[in-house]
Amino acid sequence: MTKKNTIDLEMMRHSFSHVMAAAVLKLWPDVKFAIGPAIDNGFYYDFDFGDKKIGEDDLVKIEKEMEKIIKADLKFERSEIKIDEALAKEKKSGQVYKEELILDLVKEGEKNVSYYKLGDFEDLCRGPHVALSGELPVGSFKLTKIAGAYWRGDEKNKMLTRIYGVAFATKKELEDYLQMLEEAEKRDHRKLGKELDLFCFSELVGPGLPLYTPKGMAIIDELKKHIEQVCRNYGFEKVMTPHFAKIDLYETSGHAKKFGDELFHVYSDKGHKFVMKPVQCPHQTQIYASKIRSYRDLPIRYMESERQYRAEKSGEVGGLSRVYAITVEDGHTFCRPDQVKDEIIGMVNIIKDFYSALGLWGNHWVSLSVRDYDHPEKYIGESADWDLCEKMLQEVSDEMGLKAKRCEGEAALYGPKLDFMFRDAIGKEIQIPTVQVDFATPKKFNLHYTDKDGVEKSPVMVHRAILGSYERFLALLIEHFAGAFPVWLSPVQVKLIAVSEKHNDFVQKLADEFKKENIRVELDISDETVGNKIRKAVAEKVPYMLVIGDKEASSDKLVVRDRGSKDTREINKEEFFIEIKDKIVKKE
RNA sequence: GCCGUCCUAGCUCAAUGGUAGAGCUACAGUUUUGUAAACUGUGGGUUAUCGGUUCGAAUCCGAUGGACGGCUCCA
Repeated sequence: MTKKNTIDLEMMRHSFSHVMAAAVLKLWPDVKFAIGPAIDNGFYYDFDFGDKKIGEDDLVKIEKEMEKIIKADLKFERSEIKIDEALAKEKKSGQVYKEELILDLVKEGEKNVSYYKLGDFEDLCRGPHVALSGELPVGSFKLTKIAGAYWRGDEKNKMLTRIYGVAFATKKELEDYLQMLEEAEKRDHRKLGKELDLFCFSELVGPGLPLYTPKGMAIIDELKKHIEQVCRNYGFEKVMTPHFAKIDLYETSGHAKKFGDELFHVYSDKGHKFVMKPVQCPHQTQIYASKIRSYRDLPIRYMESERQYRAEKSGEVGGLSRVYAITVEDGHTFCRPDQVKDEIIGMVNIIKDFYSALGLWGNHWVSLSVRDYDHPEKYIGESADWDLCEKMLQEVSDEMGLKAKRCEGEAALYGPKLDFMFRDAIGKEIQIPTVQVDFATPKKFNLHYTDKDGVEKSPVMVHRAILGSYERFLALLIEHFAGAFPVWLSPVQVKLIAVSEKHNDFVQKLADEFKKENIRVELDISDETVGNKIRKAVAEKVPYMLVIGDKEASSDKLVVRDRGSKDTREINKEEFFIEIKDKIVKKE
């Protein structure tokens, strides 16, 4: 798409939002208007309907009204007036949100503001808009949902009613988009998680607390083994820390303030105030602090995959992506300042190794997230350290060709970071891996090492997350692979299907042979037809399906049906073991 | 938390104010099967929960719980 088309599309979407506002005005003359911009794939407008309740049935009514306005081919008339006139005008008509917007513009030093008039609807708007409403393609937009949205995104403000729509240049593009949504729905990890029996929820256990089935755990275990192996190659060692701690720990680290009421409190009669850990890092500092460290000991690299707990707002839990307890794969290096750069490079290489195995490396981009320079109080640590960290991350980015883009205000509590973004199979953006440099935490915990010159110095902490949380990562993998996991991750790698009851014993024995080779095998010896069992195995997305009958019992040959294929192939048993094990090793 | 939508058997769904039903699953029997659904039968429900309206409620109303989408996009 050319740049011009993008602008046109945005303008068109913006114009749609005005047409919607005009339609809403016609249906509810007392409505108050807030803002109505173009967004990805469409537009929205925030309204204040007062006491009136708007439901999804009303969307159809509004759509019809919009079509009328488009067909009437009304002119978008632009006018410019003095800002104080505008203010008086909005005050008079009781449009309080517009009034507030104008007051802001006054502060910014604007002298004039522009209005766009469409029929009876006149709206404060920078524009631009299409010239005539008839230019908007009827049938290429659709109002999709009603949502509450706080005025200016602040929950202290009044909640407005936001109506979302999607809009495209042509009807075909709209249909394609809706179809894409359907495809995404088919891949939804909640749906597939249930269908493939990977995890479940229980009302009795509670929301945001997933329960993993043996199949779900098989995937998580494989991921864990893999990530730990990759990290071990770069010198990481496993540690384990408890699930809760005295709140003092997080008061020292600064996390108590940061998480506030998102902390889960633990009842205790021992006089201590305990909270469930919201992060791992402070615990690991205490392992470092448990003995005297020499400059020769550094770098020290710890990793653990443990639960951490955050009391998310109740409206924000859902599926596996937002849960109360997440299993975080977390790691930290404690090193000397002269080792930081090599550590960063090592961690970037871990990320590269891990995501290459999943076929995602190459389809990635990186941002260098730095602090919000206007609000240094949001962070811990000294300014000079921040500058140094930034410089190092920038150097690594340059030397490794990461082309990291600077993002102001996105830094962590304790330091700047490199964030890695990927695009999954259906184009959804995912951001998980991160490398963060931290001078502040070791100082807060008074960590030391004795340097060559005999002087005690603060180590630097480098944080890294590779797959983030297992929960979120599993959700992502389910959607990325649409449930058809590569062999190494498949909960069931081979399905053995008995032709008839008389083959059951042989199938059992064969299954044991697969198990001895560390291949995850499941057998189907139910009293069903072969066709029925194949159908079920296909639905389970098992990579290899083997029908076992007389032929197999009397030779070492196996007949394999590969996932995604309707054909079968013949292969020697030993060769088949080698083939599967080879795929597992190569992470295919 | 707030706004909107939703909750019927283990799963997918029907029944729109008048006797809660189907398919799959589970179980039992028959069948002994060679690559996408064998046949017959049996289970299975306080229609999420609690309360209200009504002669009568899965259906209408209210509360509670749970699920889903949204609450970042600045005239």
